[in-house]
Amino acid sequence: MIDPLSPTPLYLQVADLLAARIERGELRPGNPLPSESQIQGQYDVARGTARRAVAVLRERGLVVTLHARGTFVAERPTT
Amino acid sequence: MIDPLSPTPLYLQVADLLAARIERGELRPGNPLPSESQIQGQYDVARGTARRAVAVLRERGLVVTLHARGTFVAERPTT
DNA sequence: CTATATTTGTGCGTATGTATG
DNA sequence: ACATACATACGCACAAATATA
Repeated sequence: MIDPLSPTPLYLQVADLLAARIERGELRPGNPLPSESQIQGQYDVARGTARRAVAVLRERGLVVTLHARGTFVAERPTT
Repeated sequence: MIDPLSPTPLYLQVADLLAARIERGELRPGNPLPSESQIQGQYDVARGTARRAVAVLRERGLVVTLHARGTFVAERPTT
C-alpha cells in the first residue's frame, strides 16, 4: 500500500489511495471522507501528512472541506 | 526586496526586512509577527528559512516566541 | 444551558534527506 | 568540510466550530 521508502512523498501516496477509492465509487458524492485522525490511523502517518493529502484532493476539486464538520466527496457537475 | 543572488543569506535578508517593519512602527510591541507560514508565502522562501529569520530577531531581543501560540514583537524595556 | 467529544485550523519544535556553492 | 536552502515528515499545544449527552 504505502511505501515509506518510495521517492513519491507519503502525502501523495495517501492522496492517490483516497482518490482511487473515490474513482472506484467506494466513496460517493456527499459521502464523508475518513477524518484526519482516521487517515492517520489507517495509513500510519502523521496528522500533518493526512491533512496535506486531503489538501491535494481539495485542490483537485475531488472533495470539499467544512470546518469542524469534515471533508466530503464533491458533487460532480452535471456535465 | 529579496535577492536570491545576493551574498547575504536569505534568512538574514528576511530578518532585516522584518526588523525594519518593527523599527518603522509598522509592527508594534505585543503585535504578532507574521507566522512562519505567512513569511514563507510573502517572501517565497522555505519554512526553515522563515524560522531561521525569526530566530535572528529573537536573538536580537526584538521578538518573543511562545510555543504553539506565535511570535510577538517584544515590549521595549522602559529605559 | 453546560459539559464533553470530535474535527478542522493554526502555529511552533524537531529531525532527516537532498542539493548547491 | 561547511553553510545555506529546499522539501518532507514526525510531534505537541491550542483555538474554533460543530454535534451530542
